[in-house]
Amino acid sequence: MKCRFFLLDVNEGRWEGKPCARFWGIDEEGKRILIMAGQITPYFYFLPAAPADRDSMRSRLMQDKKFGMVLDVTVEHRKLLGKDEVVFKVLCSDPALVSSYCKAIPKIVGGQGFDDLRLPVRYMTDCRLTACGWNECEVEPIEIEGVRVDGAYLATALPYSLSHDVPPKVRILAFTTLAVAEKGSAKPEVDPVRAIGVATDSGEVELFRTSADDDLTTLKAFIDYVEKYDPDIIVGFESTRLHWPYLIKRCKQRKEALTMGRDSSEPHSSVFGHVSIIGRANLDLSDLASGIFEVKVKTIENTATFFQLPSSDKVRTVDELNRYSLWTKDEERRGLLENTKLVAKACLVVAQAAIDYPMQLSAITGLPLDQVISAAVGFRVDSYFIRQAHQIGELIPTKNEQPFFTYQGAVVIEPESGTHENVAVLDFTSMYPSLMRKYNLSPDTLVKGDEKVSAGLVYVIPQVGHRFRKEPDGFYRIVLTSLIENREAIKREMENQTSDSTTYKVLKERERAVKMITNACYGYAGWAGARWYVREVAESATALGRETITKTIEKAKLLGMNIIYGDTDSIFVTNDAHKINQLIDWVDSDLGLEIRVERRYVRILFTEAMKRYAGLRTDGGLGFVGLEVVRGDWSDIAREVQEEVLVHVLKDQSTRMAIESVNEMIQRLRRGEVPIAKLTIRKTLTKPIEKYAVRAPHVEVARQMMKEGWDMTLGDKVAYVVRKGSGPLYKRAKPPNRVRLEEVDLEYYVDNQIKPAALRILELLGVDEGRLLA
DNA sequence: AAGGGCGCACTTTTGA
DNA sequence: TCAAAAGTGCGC
Repeated sequence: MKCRFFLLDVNEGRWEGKPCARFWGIDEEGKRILIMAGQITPYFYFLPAAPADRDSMRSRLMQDKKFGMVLDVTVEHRKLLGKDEVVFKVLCSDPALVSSYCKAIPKIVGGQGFDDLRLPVRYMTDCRLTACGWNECEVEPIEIEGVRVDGAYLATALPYSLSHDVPPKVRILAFTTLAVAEKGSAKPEVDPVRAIGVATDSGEVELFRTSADDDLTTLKAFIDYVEKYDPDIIVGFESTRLHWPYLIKRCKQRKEALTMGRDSSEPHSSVFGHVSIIGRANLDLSDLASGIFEVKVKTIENTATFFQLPSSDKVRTVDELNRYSLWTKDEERRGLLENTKLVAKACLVVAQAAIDYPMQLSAITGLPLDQVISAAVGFRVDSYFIRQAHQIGELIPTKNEQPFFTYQGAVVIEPESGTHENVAVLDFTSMYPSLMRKYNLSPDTLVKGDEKVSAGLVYVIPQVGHRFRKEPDGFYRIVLTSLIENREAIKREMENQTSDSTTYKVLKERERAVKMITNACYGYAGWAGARWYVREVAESATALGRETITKTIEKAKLLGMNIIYGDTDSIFVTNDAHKINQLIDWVDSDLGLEIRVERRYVRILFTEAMKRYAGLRTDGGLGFVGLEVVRGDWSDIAREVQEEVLVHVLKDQSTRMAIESVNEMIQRLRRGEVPIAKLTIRKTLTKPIEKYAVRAPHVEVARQMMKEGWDMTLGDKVAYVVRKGSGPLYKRAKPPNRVRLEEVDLEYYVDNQIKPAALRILELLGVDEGRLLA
């Protein structure tokens, strides 16, 4: 029989002693299914340094005791950077050894290993299966013990992909835990889980509470609930770092099996550091939030607010430092418990609002949903490249430690500071991808060293002098072309849909996903961790970019245009439709690229610095770029003052009102009317605390807190306020909730937060510090 | 463990 | 007192 299934998760397993892939999914009838596939024997490729014959290689490898798991060696034709090669396919009985053999054999025999893929990835690649998409397989039903699905099958042939199409209805469960300690962070070794909040997309919201410090029943209730609801997707906020580890340790303590998986297994940490639950997609929504730059402080309430979700105004992330004092008061304890439910609810609605995009990203890259969310951009591109390479018969390079070089980037044009009216912004569309495609920038077309190739056959890149063959199409060109054509096809498909249909929504997110991968290809080429790392490609892309924008500016000046500013692939000019059209035509005809009017400003204000400006758009909205108002490491009071100044300057065109608003804020601050929350400054710990060379305020605060038993780790945002006193800031910085307003050094906020932020703008209008309150 | 790139502004600490 | 270094977070 044939089984058509939506692929949710894939991992490794064994069937009758043989390694196999396990595909977890949902069939057309909505049944949750498992398919065991044992068709592919784990393998990798090996290209010997010198040509060798198969029989001698086969006997050599199979007789070597170190390689006891080698089953067979066969010969195949593959390509290495476009060049045909005869390679050995080394088949292994144990999938766990593919990676180590792939490295070890070339070391001993001489040569190079390729395609060190894990078995699930091997299947996804060889069969071109679509994660979060529909696939099909010839199967027969089987019985497997301990597996919680509606149907288990054995594949009798290789599975294959059908289409992306619209996902089926999935079951989502959101959860959060609450733990409290009298002193410091809650410790799973001693502090029980006080409550677990759960919300599901069927509308249920539950709170499992612990009484008398005995959380065993709470844990059991949660485990039961998950088993009964049988979610396809489990979400939480900071679940990877906080909630799962806590539950895992509590269960260990209480000797209770945290059987979350569809094979009754417990959560385990997997690639990209995420927590994996077999047969389901376990997602940490903070991974999603980390990709949304508008969300400055990554909390569930801020993320929910970003998605404009109703529950966002009630839910809050309770700071660990406050938790105990809330817990010990009856009234506030109720609030804390209520909030635990609200957090779960908010996680659920955020997941529902946001899930389409990661699903499509998963479908495009081939990474399972849980992995694609936690994987950094480079790994998403890596996955896409692997699939493309395999399709065209290319060998897949192994990841190895690469020496890494920096190179020159883009140009930024010094702005004409001050106010400008009626300004248009011209942007090149996908500048780097376009240039990479146009000049065939790729490792396989790169002419190495001083190899002689006649001038007509190569593109010579300005400034850096790298040469790339015009033909044949390089790997990067093939990949970029596939991405760009894919995107165009999606856009065409969208035209056939009404904009409120489910299909349209899915296509829109798919288009976003393709765009994201397209734009990441340049950065990927320059990333030392990439399988296809080629510094020359990235270096050439930026060199061509510099040439492109420079030439365009020269042409614009010839046309009599006034260049106000430019950065990388954009130029800001006076809005003169005729001249702009002339320039657009010239870019098309002479550079073979596309430039478009991306935005228009009624009024725009440039500081003397690059990358910092603000403007009133023709659509009535204000845009802030690079200024304090968009930076997460300034206090709210500084950001608010600057925003007010900008509103007065850009909208009301009143410098007087701007000055007054600043002075008013200074007075309010001095009168003690500004709450500490607005004086809080947050900075991220960007490295392990012991590696800091300097006593920065946030680092010192983190150190103090760690000493008192609070968990502080790399990536945490540390909040502090500055207290009165003398000496360096780092001695006066304290966590906000340890400080009373009377202790706060208000003058620090006047002199080092409000005034700099306000004067950054006001000074451009000829206002000096003397006009502000002393 | 840490998981595209480089260019730039700006604050605070450091060290002479 | 001053310049350099460290550190953060932005723009594209």
